[in-house]
Amino acid sequence: MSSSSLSSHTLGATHLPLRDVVATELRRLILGGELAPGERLIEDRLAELLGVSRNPVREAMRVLSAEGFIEVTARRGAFVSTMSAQEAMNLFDVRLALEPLGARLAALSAGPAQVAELAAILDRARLATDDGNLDALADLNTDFHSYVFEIGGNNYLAGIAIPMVKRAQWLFRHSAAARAPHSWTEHRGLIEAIRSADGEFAESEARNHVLAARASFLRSATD
Amino acid sequence: MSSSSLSSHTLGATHLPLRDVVATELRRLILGGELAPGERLIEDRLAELLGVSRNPVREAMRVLSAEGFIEVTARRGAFVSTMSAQEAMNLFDVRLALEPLGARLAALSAGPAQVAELAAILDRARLATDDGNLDALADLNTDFHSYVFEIGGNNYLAGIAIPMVKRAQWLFRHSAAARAPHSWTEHRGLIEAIRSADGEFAESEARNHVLAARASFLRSATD
DNA sequence: CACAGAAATTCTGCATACAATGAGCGACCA
DNA sequence: TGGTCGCTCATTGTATGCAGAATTTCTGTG
Repeated sequence: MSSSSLSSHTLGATHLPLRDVVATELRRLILGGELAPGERLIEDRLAELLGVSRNPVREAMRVLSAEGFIEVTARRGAFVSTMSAQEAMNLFDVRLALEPLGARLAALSAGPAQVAELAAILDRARLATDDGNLDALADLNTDFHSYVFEIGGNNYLAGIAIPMVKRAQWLFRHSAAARAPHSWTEHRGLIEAIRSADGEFAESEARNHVLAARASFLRSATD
Repeated sequence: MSSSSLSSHTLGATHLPLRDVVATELRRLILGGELAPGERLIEDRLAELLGVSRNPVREAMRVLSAEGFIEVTARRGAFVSTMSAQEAMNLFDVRLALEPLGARLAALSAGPAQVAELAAILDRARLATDDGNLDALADLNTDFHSYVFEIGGNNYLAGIAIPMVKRAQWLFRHSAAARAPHSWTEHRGLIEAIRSADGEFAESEARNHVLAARASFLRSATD
């Protein structure tokens, strides 16, 4: 076992089961819009598309369903989730509850390395903004928020919140991309709060950030 | 289609796929303690135990994993989740964020029928308390909190919060059952707040309820 | 007796096969 | 002509089989 510890911890750990690869790929296809909201997902087709059998696809679909990306009706198939304005507001309500908590926890436990990583994401976002690369920007936005939750150290929260952030990215991509530049100045404020280990401040920065995103969504939705 | 609306909504809807039956049963076994924390879950054994093939079991396991009831390591099997004191505190942090939100939403949208249902659960809980039936009491506690989230009408929140409530029930059963009677007087206050459609009040009642539960857990954990 | 290494066993991962349900379409009858 | 019945096909649900990884047990050696 001694000699295998290296190979099993590097190679073994990186060899993901197909179900996970499929789940990641399906998320990407949905977030990227290649699978449109409301679109029917047929197991055979997805399996063939990805070059796997139906079983990994089915298992991935259970996960995606639990995360809210798809909706499954017994014996009637699976569909990419749609998000009505009402459901978007529902999502914002949950974000308003969880993002301030995540920010506070991050502020209380972030070290210099974590703060630096957040700042690095911010820098990459500036580059993407200059390039007008909205897809990369959306991914970076997700990375930023996900990482805040990871820093916080509450794994249960992170498990819930990271899929939530991805759902929000989907919304961001479909309706509020125009807000991108403004959003990143708010991120800067959140990093400052986390750096200074000020839980209250981080909480209110996160709250204001989500409120601003919601307001932006409401404007774009009512236009 | 006119005549089928009745039959399809009753018969068809109640014919659950095996994966759902299995998932429900596994949750019950875990919550009831028949599958102990840390216990290895072997697909073959579960399949034989439940009289199904491995496939529905595997799909149910993906769901349970997403809900946090089990932990799966690639090619190394699945285990019933353990909950360290730290993880319990993590759970309480999330409950503190979500339960007040759920209570507020419930207060804003509950009708008389919903309030009556909550009161009915409370009555059943009194009977269970008198009988000293702790298992029934734990189930009723879960029903109560789940129903509050359902009343609120935010399906995304409910989808996250109801598994969370079940996780808390697990904790309740294993460490804080003694608190049961006290807990129900707090529920009464929450019902009042919901009945009077007072969102702020409901929020603070829910918050105090979770805080009291956490305090009780801390006492029992440090004893 | 401790321990390294190999064989055997157990279990998971994935694919394939079969059964059953549901959707779509055309024929037939009122 | 409109509607319903029955057939056909597409798709999901469930089971089984097999390959490979992980774990355990056995065996020989120091």
